[in-house]
Amino acid sequence: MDGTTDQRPIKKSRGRQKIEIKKVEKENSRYVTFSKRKNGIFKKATELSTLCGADVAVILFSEHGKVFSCGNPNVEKVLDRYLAEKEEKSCILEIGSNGSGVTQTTLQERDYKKSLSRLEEMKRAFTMISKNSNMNKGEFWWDLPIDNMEKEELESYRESLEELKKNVMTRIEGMAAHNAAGESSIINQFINHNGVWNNSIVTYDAGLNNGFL
Amino acid sequence: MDGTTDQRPIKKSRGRQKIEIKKVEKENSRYVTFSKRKNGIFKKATELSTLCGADVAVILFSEHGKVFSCGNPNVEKVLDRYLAEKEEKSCILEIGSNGSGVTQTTLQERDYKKSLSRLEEMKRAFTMISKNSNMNKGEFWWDLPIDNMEKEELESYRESLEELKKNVMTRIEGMAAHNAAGESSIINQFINHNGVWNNSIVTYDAGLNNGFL
DNA sequence: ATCTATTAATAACC
DNA sequence: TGGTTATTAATAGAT
Repeated sequence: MDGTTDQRPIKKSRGRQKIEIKKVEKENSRYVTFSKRKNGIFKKATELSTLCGADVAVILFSEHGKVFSCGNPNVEKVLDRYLAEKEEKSCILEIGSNGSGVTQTTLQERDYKKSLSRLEEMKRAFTMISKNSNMNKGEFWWDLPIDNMEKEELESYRESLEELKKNVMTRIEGMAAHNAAGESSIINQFINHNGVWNNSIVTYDAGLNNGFL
Repeated sequence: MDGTTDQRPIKKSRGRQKIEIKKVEKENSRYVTFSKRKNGIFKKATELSTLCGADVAVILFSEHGKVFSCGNPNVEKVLDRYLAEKEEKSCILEIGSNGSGVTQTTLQERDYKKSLSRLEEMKRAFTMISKNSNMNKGEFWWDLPIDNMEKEELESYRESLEELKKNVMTRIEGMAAHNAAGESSIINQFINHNGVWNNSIVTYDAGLNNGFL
């Protein structure tokens, strides 16, 4: 009962707290979380590889687009292997789908996909550019200086622009007052418009990893 | 002291035991470990993605070559993005090889330049898309259907185009007849104009994740 | 697949 | 960033 000798139950920290799995609101905490968990995952991946003789690759893009990766034997190898499997599979599927035979489409398809993904990059780039060049909202990349373009290029560029503007105008005029919802980005529209194809290997969300490993 | 009511300190299991991180000897345990840890990693990856708004991809090959993957938004997208970055990097390195000195730039500048270089990807993408959607030669992406664009978007789009066209026109008029040699791509002009920067892909084993995420 | 007893990872603080 | 601590989360071993 000695008031002076305080048995301090004062905790230095609340320790780990249970959190909800949703986007961390505080920007700073989010960065910290990303950094720490990134390391956690990389460690886990490496361990899994050693423990089980598995090949692994982990690729992470921070919200700002910075890329981090980790792999065993290394990312490239695993990726190539994955890509090879995928191609092989779609090849087989295609042969199976219509009995006509030759599979020539796979390569094209891949290039096409690649293009689409580049569009995504582009979108990000545009956003980034708008942010970092002192452009006002509503202005876009096509407002960027064109000083070094060659004359011919400029010409065909202009023509294309003109054509596009015409299209846009027509479209606006003919457009009913109802604005459908949905994605709003130009690029997204294109992508959505062109649909998706499915090329499943085994995926996590599929949830069914039955059978042999 | 009733012998029948045994206060059993008998443990049902030894619980989790500390293990050494080396290949699990017993084949069966190895499979179990793989399976459990695979799920663990996928869960972690998904969580990281949600918590931090990061894009993730995890690819695993079991020792028997069975592939498992998990990604957000999905493996393909992340992979393509990764590949695009890689390609971009090697491209930059090439350009940079004849550079004379150190490129000391601010982070913002770097991001900006990075964005600009992505424009090159864009052009390739557009070309590719034109090929794959049934467009005629000489038509460009800006001739693409704009059916699903929202009205407001179309409006600001049109305005931007108009503005750009004006720029282009002015430029053409003021342009001397001499066409300097050099790269011809619109995008390349930008890039050459803006020089080089260094865009390293950060890797786990590299160990140095300094700087921004 | 399930069930603990443990270890490992990590959220909150510094 | 890097550390510390109190907790929660993951999981080794056994059923």
